[in-house]
Parts: sequence; C-alpha cells; structure tokens
Amino acid sequence: MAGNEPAVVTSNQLLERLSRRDLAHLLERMEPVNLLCGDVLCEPDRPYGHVYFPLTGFISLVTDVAGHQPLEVGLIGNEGMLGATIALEIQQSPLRGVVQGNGNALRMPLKQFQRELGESRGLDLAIKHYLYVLLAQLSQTAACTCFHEIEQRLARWLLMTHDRAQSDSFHLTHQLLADMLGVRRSAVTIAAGTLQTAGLISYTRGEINIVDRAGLEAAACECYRAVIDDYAQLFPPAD
Amino acid sequence: MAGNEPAVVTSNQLLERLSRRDLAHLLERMEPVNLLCGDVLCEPDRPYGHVYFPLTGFISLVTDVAGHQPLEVGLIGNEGMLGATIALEIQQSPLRGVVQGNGNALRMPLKQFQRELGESRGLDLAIKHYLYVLLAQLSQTAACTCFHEIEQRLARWLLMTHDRAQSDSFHLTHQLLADMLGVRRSAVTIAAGTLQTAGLISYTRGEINIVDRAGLEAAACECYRAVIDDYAQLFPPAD
DNA sequence: CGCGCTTTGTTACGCAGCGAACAGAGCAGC
DNA sequence: GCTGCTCTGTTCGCTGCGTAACAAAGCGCG
Repeated sequence: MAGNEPAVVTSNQLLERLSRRDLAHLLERMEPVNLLCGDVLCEPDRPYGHVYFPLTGFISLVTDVAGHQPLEVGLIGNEGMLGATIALEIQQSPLRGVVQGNGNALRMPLKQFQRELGESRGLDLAIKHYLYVLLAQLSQTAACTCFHEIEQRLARWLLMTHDRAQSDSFHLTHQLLADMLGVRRSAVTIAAGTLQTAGLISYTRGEINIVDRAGLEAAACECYRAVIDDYAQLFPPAD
Repeated sequence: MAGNEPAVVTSNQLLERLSRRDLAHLLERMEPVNLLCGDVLCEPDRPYGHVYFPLTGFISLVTDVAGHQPLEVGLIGNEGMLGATIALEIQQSPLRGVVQGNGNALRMPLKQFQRELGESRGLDLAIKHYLYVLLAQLSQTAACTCFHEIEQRLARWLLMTHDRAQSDSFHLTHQLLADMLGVRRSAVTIAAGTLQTAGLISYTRGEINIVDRAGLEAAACECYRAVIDDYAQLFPPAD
C-alpha cells in the first residue's frame, strides 16, 4: 500500500489487452497518480482534462438529480477506464467521475490520448468495446434500481467494489452506500446488519470486510453476474 | 397514414445533419419499411441485421430482468436511429429494440452500413454523437426510475412519445405503459386518471390524446428536459 | 481525560406502490 | 343480440422504504 514507485505496475486489464508495442508506447507517456477518495475527476457535460486507467483505486460514475444525492450508475476499476467517451469524439461525459477507493492510476491528457487513439487501431477498438460494456452496465443498473430490493442491491454493490478494490476490506460508511444506492441511510444499516448476521460481511466504523464471498454472490441479484458476463463476452478471459 | 410511397420522405433528423452528398448517397441505398407495433428489430447481445432510421414510427429500447416485464430505458424516434452501437464496431446491442408506434423507417443491412461508416467521416461522427446522447438518456432514466414518482414519470413518458409520434394521439394501453415504466397496471390507471382529470390528456381504450402539452411538461420530472437539452447540445437546432 | 464528531443502531409513523382480485364498459365477431 | 375479449376503474391488505428523531458507541484531538 505505502509502497514506493515500483509498486505502480501495469495491472489495468484494458491496457493489458493491447499489443506489446501499443502498451509500451502508452506506458511511456502516461503519468502515475494517486486517487484520493472524493477526488472529482470529471464533471458532467464539461470537458475533462485527463483519461484515467485505474490500477488499484476505483472510480464511481454518478448522475445528479435535483433534490437528491448523486446516484451511482457505474463503477470503474482496473478493468476499465475513465474517459471512454473520447472514443465518441466528444471531450466530455454525461456523468461525474468521483474517486470511491484510494489507490493509484495511470493518466494521460485528453488531447494527447485522442491522438493516440488515431494512431492505434487496437487501442481505439478496445475503448469502443469497453464503452459497449459501460452501456450494458448502465441499462442493467437502471433495471436493477427499479426492480430489486435494497439488500440484493447492496450485496451486488459490495461485490462490484470487492472486485475493484483488490482487497477483502475497504472503507465505506453506511451513509456513502446509501447515497450510491439512492436509498436512506438507515435502510442500509438494516440490510448490512442482515448480511453481517448471515456471516457474509463484517464491518466497524466504515471498514467493511468481505467474509463469505460466495454467500454474498448468492445474496446479490443477477445483475451482478449479468454485467460480469457482458464484460467477459467482449473481453474473453486470457486463460 | 395509409399513404402510398411518396409519403416516405426523409424526416429523420440524424440523417438531415449529413452533408447533401452523404445524404443522397445513403438515401439511394436505404430501403423504406413499415414498422409495426410489436416488431422486434433486435435482440439483446445478438447480432442484428439492419440499422433503422425511423421517420414516423418509433422504437423502444428495453432490458430484460428475470421475473419482470421488460423495462424501457430508451426511446428512438426520427431524432435518432436503432443500431448506433455499430459505431463501437460491434454488431449487437445490449438492449432489445421493439417497435412502439406504427409508422415507417429507412433501413440498411448492418454490414453495408458499416462500410458506409468507414467512408463518411460525417456519418461516423453523427452516429457517435448520437450514442453519447443515448448514454446520457440511459443514465438519466436510471436516476428517474429510482427517484421520481409514477405520475411524473408517466408524464415524461407521454411527452417523449408525443415528440416521436408526430401526432397528438397514439395507441397505448395502460398495461403497456405500466410495463414500460416498470410498475403495476393499476398504478398507471390512477396516474393517468389524475392527468386526465387535470385536463392534460384524454384517452379511451388505448387511444391517448395529448390535450395540454404545456401542462404535461409542468407535470413531468426534469428528466424530460434534461434529455432534450443533452440532445440539443450535441445537435444544435438548425434555426 | 474528556469533549465532540462520526458512525451505527433503533424506533414510530406515514405513504407510495405492490399483489391480487373483481366489476363494468366498450368493441368485435359469430 | 349474445358472447367473449380487451381495456379501464376500483378496492383491500400488505410491505418496503421514506421521514424524523434520538441514543449509544468508537475515535480523534486538545
């Protein structure tokens, strides 16, 4: 965690899909940065400065609705990137990107990345396909929010976070969770309590621990797997 | 309605953005078709055969969730197209496309359209930008579904349909509306009853009439305008 | 050590919307 | 004109979640 520079290795799955040549080219030109919980990396419908490839941190995509806390509709970890809309030749995103989990990332100025896109077919294609996955994730989330109950959605959310946090524990208060899910804080306390009693998770003062990952998957709605599968379809696992 | 061929004029706003030259080129190669309520134009995550540019009909984008009726997350009329994901170089969509309103459209085989994309910068860009709007629409819908009440959402839905139906009345049963909104049929009956009593709409046996458009806009949540504005930002009105 | 802040637990109440079921009303076809 | 179907209206009880408010427990800091 508190490691020095060498700890920043390429562990971004999107980047790893690129040809050795493209990858080397990009790595040389990207800058490692720390992601700090709460950092806002892009504002909705406003030009953003960099694209980010998370390595260990993760980023939440949220949308604003008047009179409510921002609602999370997507999550980006080392399986993806922030700024994929650049593949649509538009230098903004409809969503706010907020760091949800501390860690590091590689970044590149948007304009420069745009040029890189023009020069590498492979890169361009990877980003486009990732955008497709994002599209699927958004649709799934819309339906999930509509139909599924808090406990299932909470389980799903914890799983998605677990996948991206690369650790069995991460910092998240009930209040934060409630905002992400668009529900009341005490509803989260109750749902989380149930999950804890069932021995699936444990937590104290914002430190959440995944205890029984398989059990959690069983407690989550199918939306979790659906998104995973969509990703796997477009980016088939190497092994 | 039952007009003969000349009735099929280009009134697709996306196409009209193209250069005169591109437009002529495309029009020559597209085939007019009738859209019939209920027609399924593409299945989720399965390759689809054609792209469609609605002229007078409109198409609903729905997502499946086990144990529920399909939920609508997007609507396509003559302001857009079905099959925009082809700009992501992938020949499928995460969503099902179902005809919601009778009318006509222009279509082209997917593979051929893909070639056209490669040959016209303008076309490619227009599709990409439309995809951005779609992305924004999905996000907005997710939040809307989470936060807003049935009556507001119904009003929003009627407005979106009104815009695309190019007529003050269209055929839609309460049951259909309920499925689109992901709620119970009788909840729609109540909400629609309220709107009717307020003099905003009228309906009989599936024939819905927009009476007071401005009033309806006031009754809808801000999501309606938000999506309109997103579109206008990327495709500024000609006048 | 004690104060105050953040996080979590809990409770009482209200309401929107669900599930299910049924009744009446228009329309279509025989 | 009768029958059956589709569409709409309405009702009853239930529950998940919102609103509000407060208590207690852990932690950080002076």
